[in-house]
Amino acid sequence: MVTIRAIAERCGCSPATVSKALNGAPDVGHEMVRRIRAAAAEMGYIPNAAARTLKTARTYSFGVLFKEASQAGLAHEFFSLMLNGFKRRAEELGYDISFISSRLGEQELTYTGHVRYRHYDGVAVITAIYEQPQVRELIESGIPTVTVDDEFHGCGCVLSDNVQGVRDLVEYVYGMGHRRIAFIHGENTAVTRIRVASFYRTCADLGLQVPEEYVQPAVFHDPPSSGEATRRLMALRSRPTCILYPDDISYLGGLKVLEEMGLAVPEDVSAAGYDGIFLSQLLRPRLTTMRQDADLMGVRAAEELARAVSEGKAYLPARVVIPGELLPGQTVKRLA
Amino acid sequence: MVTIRAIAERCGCSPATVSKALNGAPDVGHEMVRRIRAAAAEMGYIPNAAARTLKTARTYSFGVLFKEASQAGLAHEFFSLMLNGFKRRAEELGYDISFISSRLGEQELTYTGHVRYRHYDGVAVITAIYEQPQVRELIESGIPTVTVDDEFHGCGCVLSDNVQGVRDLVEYVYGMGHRRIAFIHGENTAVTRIRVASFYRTCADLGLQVPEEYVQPAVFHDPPSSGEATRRLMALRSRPTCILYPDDISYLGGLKVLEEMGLAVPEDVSAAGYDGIFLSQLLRPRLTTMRQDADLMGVRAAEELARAVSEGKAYLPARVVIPGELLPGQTVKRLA
DNA sequence: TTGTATGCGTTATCAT
DNA sequence: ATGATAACGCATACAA
Repeated sequence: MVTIRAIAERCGCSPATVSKALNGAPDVGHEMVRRIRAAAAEMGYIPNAAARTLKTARTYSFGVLFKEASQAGLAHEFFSLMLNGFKRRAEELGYDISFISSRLGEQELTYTGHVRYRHYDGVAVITAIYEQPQVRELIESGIPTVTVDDEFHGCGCVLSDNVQGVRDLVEYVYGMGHRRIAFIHGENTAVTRIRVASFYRTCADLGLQVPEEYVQPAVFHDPPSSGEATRRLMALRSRPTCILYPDDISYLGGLKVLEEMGLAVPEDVSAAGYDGIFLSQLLRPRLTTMRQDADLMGVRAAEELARAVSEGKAYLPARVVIPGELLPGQTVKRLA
Repeated sequence: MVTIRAIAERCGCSPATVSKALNGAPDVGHEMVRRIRAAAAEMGYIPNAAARTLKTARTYSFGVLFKEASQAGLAHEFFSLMLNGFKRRAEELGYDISFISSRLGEQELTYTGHVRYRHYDGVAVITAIYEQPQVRELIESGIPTVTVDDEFHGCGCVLSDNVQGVRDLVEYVYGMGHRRIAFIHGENTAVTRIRVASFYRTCADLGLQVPEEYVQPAVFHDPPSSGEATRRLMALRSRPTCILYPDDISYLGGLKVLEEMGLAVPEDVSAAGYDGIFLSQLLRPRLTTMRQDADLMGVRAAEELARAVSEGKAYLPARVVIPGELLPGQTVKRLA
């Protein structure tokens, strides 16, 4: 292994000078710098990250916390795209990215422990159960952290504009003539709370009375549970004319149930999704949905995290809101 | 920061003893071990990975090389699932995983350089352009490496059984009465070469004459290019009755073109995909396709890589072949 | 402008 | 069974 000491010997100078020259310190002679750089290149010198980290307490790498529950995680298009954007931008900014696991060799370890062990400069919580104590511990640990789709005191965060997203959807559906609009929401997370609130608020603004049974719980990304919610809605004496689903995948669960009941979308019931994943635009009828810019969310998360790291104590957490885009498809029928 | 030295002082012993006790060395007294462990837990001791790596030249982390071309990468369900399996199994085996990028801070760096810099114990090439010199350099670097869907001397590899996969598909289509079977393939990779060979071989075994124009080039995961290939096929005087696509996403490109021509699947033309992604089973008609077990491929890659690392010089590279599963859908019509 | 010395936290060797 | 010591490779404060 080629070390700075080897280069120093070759160049007849000290390791300190080599270190400085290679790191662009101002106090090294031009000629010396040239010689050292040349030698380093020729000898195939590669710095040792571990030694550097030991000395500087920096790794130039970000840890990423991904939800581990269910098979979601990486198989979830929305989060995969976000991770992709995060990774790309982080690398541009000079950071590598690693996943945060909850073990160290044989032993269990908290997320915070893991981050300290690996000395990540910053952490992105891309998707996790924020209620989990471990996750809260991490967020409150003082390690630079950016969260996505949830907000914590002292942490930067990137949020999809769920308020406006739901409002746009509801107003669109209303504009198509619907007055009996049902809302199926995911499990109790910040996103869900915001969306539900925005749903009620928008309906109120439009002068719509929302029957309690029109707001049904389900589980994100889980077609069966949205199927069940759909069944409950269609069992009401006053059926909704349009159902809003928590995400595009969940719509599929609803669709299945509706088909089983002999109902067609949008002829008999209208529907809309959320996310705007690739699939949504391939379905026939094409799904009406709210596209979230997952890639951009990832990009902004990386930028925010880099800023948190570089500004250190002086970092003022930002709240980055990414707007969505309504994709009008063919699943919302225009009512007379 | 709690160090081993702090624990030593607290316990009235030397750092060396603490290190041994914490690492389960046999030559420490039971009582001492107990005391040290208790103190470490109480003080919230977390080892320092950098120091450990500097000393031992091991990181207990794997680098993952992901194709960067196009927007594919993480957004590609097949590879996302594979990465997911790889990650899960690697963590079980005590390894963290990081992405390999091609830069070090401001500077460009080869993949190999990056791996040496970070000292990853092993590398998984999940998807890459294997022809790229940088990738070859990495593979030939002597660093424990496992490749997926391509095979290199001295490297462990995990392969989807493309030979049998294509054979099963062709035989299934043949069994449905088709004799004019066309094959659209991806760009020139190991997978493509194997699939094309298997296609020709299987047809020969079935006594089918394959017109040269029935084998058309396209690009993996790129609907437009498969659309073009489809157009070329349908322009032939002797049209195929069934078209095999390089992957499920590519089928969509073909489908679009066929629809534009006023042709229906499978009434007018039959078709099949490859991969068996989630989407394929939601399409109507449901896509006939060959499911690849991406998760298992990832799992086996992690196991193989862990073995390569632990066996070191004595490692005999294995060639792990993962069978696929034919998913008969509704896109291949039974011919009289 | 260059060099010397020191220490980051850990493990490993060797002595006790 | 325990400890003293050195070394891993690098960056930096300070001396020259």
